[in-house]
This record gives sequence, structure tokens and C-alpha cells, in this order.
Amino acid sequence: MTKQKIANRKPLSRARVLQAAVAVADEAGLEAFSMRGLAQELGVVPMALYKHVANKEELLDGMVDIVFSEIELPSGTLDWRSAMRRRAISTRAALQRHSWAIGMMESRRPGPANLRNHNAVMGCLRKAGFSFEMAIHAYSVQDAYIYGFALQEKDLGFETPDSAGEAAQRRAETIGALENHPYLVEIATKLPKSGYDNAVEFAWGLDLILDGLAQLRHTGAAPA
Amino acid sequence: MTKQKIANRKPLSRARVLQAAVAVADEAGLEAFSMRGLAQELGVVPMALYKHVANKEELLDGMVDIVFSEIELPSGTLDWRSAMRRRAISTRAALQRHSWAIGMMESRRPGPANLRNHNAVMGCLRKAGFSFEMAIHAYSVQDAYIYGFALQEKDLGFETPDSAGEAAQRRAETIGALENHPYLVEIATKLPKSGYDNAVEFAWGLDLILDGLAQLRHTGAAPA
DNA sequence: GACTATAGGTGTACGATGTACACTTGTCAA
DNA sequence: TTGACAAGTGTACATCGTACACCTATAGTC
Repeated sequence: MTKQKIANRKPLSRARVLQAAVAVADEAGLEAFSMRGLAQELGVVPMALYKHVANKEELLDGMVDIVFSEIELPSGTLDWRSAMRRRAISTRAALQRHSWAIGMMESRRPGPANLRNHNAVMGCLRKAGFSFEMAIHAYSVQDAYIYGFALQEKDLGFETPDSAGEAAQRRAETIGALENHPYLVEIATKLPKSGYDNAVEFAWGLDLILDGLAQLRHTGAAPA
Repeated sequence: MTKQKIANRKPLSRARVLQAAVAVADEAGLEAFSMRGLAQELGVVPMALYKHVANKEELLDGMVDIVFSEIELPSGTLDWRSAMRRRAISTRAALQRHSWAIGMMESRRPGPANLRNHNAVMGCLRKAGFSFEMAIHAYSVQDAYIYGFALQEKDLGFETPDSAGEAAQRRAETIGALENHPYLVEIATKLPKSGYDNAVEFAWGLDLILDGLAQLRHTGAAPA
């Protein structure tokens, strides 16, 4: 590398590395994401990255915290249900933008944005009058649903209403087993015509859960 | 390898390879799972595996289908709610046994057990009187919840009631940020004493969802 | 029994990956 | 001027998945 090139190159920084890493992962996916590839993208030799991040694991930790930082915190001014609804939708949106992060949101060393987020969500529920136990329940169902939905969305590849049915059909056809599975046939044939939409589907389940929570908010009880 | 050893060694087969692969992944986790390690476990040279599976991807496909095969199908004799409840609990149990599979259940080429499972679940809902659209909604919420819960369970490492609070505390302490996050402090202090239990937590959210579905079963409506 | 096709296991080799370690170089304080 | 330090380089190594050519034991066939 010539002096020239080095001279007019913005110097690396931890922030720049993380930001580029997120961009590369967004575009290429997690399997195709490598230290070497990232270095190339930054016009730098692979080992240069290690002056700014300890290793790939720590880099991933930082990337995940960037995703957390993009999630809207529950508003203090709205009622709890609206606040939870907004943050759920915001979380799904962030995971859609950064689908490589889906399996990693809770599995890595938590960063500051992660902690702020969890603290705010729990705070929203407690301030709304949920008992501690109830707040834990409420948090658990919601997050399980949000992360689970994001995971399915990514896995099944239902990206557009059209592709939903296509995907179902393709999957089944590949092993030519539709005949013995009438209910899969039904999905493959009806889903494309049904105007299936991921955002609508997500909201449907979310509202079901929030309704359930609203009913139980003041009882200490388990669901009937 | 001597003739002796070769002679008294049971020959490989696709089934034996898959079975061993699941066992190795159960024990070592997915990151530590390699073709070379699996070969060693089977007392065979790495390339020998390729006579029975096309490549690692196809091997993983097969492993996932084994996990599906361990999931109890919804019973035809129970009412839909009980049947769904049992299969949900059975799914979580299978994912607990094989936690390496959690992110892969719906992302790979579906095998026969996968198709049988999906067909049976959809069938159970349709036979119970859910309209097609409603059955899709019902399926979607349930599976999102199940997979999401399994993911959290694995990620957060809340394995025993005791370790739940510990885990929360450890996480937060590692970056010494508990002071600014009162609600995380509350979790870290109260959760260990609360008798938190994953199985109970799972059932709580599951029942919330099933109750919601029961209420909406015959209306075509969205949640209130 | 001799001959040969085939299935199953072996050995070597290649490119990709993460990263340890020793080096250069550009910048700034004293 | 010196010399410390931060940033980037280059080489090297272990580990991974797997292509390819090879060997060998068994099963038919004549």
C-alpha cells in the first residue's frame, strides 16, 4: 500500500469498524461475514482490525449492541400497552434490517444499549402496576414472541405476500411429499391468495398477547 | 488402521452418522461440532462421512429432522387446546435436549418428520373449526412463542431457578452498570428468591396464548 | 474358482478462516 | 532530537470443509 493511499484514508476507529461490520453483515449475511472480508471493505489488512476490537466475538458483541441502540425505548408518556406495542414493532423492524442478529440478541455479553433497553421495558411494566412476578411473565411472553416471530420470518422467507405461498410450495415440492399432507397443500394453495402480510401477522399475535396481559394485569393469577 | 480394527467395526450408515452427529452436537454444541470431530467419534477418517451424507449442510438437515421426529404430534383424540398444549411442551422439551437445533428448525430443507409435524398441527387446528386464516394466525403465534422461548432459554442460561438470578446479576455486573438501572437491580435481587422456573414460565405464556385463541376461535376477528 | 463391478474407507491436498507475533511507520511530547 | 506510542503491515499457523485419486473387501456373474 502506497503512502499516498495511506495518507488520504480516514483512520480506523472502533466505531467505524463496528459500523462497517454491521453494514457488511446486513448485506452479506452472517455466514459470509469474515474478518478478512470486513478488512477488505475498509481498505485495510485483516490484522489492522485487531487494534480496535479484541477479536471476532467482541466485534459481534458490539454489533449486537448497535442493533439494540436502534430499538425505540418504551415511551414514558404513553399508556403501557401502546408503549409496549411500539417497542415490539420497533424491535421487529430492527431485526428485519439486521437479520443476522436474530439469534444473538440475548446470547452475548450485554452492551450499554442492551441494558438500557431491558431496564426501560421492565420499568414500563412496573410503573404500569404489574407486580414483579407479573412483569417478568409479561416480559417473557412478549420477548419470546418477538424474537420467535423474527426468527420464523427470517427462516421461512415469507418476505412478501406473494412469496409466502411460493415458499411454502417450494419447500414441500422439493421432496415431492405434498400428496400425503393435505393441510400443507391447503397452505400452499390458499396462502398466496390470502394477502398474507408479515407485518399484519406480527401485529395480530402481538395484540393477542397484549390483550391477555391487560386482562391479567391486576390479578396475580395465571391464565385461566 | 489395521485390518483387525476395520474388521470388527460396525460399518457406517447414514442413520448411524446422523445419530452420532446429534449426540456430538448435544454434548459439544454447534460451534464445536465439526466433520472431523464427528469422524473421530465414529473411529473413522473424515472423508468416510461423505460416502453417507453429501456435505455438512445436508447432514444438518438430517439432524434437524431427527429433532422433529422426537416431537409428539397433536393427538387426534384430545380437544384442540390440550393437543396443542401437549405438542408445544413436547417441542420445547426436544429443543432443550437439542439446543443446537433452535435456530435451524425452520431454516433448512424440510425432512419427512418436519412435514408430518406441520401437517398434523395445521390439521388439528382446522379440524377444531378454525378458519384457514385463523388457523394460520394460531399456528404463527404459537410457533413464534415456542421457538422464541426456547431461544431465550438457551441464550439467557436460566437453567435452574437459582441460576436465573445469578445469570442476570453476572450479566449486569460484568460491565458494572447496575447502578443506573434500577429495574435490572430488581430482577437480579428478586428473581433468585422468586422460585423462577422455566417450565412454569413457559406454560404461563403458552396458556395466555391458548386462552386468547380459544376466545377468538369462532370469530373471524382480530384481537380487540 | 477366476473376474470384475461396486460400495465403503483412506490419504493427500487446497483454499478459507481467525488470530498470534514481530515488524514498520507516522505523530507528538519532552 | 529523541523516543514513546498508536496504527497499520506481513508472515505464519492451526483448524475447518471437502475435492480427488486411491485402495480393498465383498458380491455377482460366467
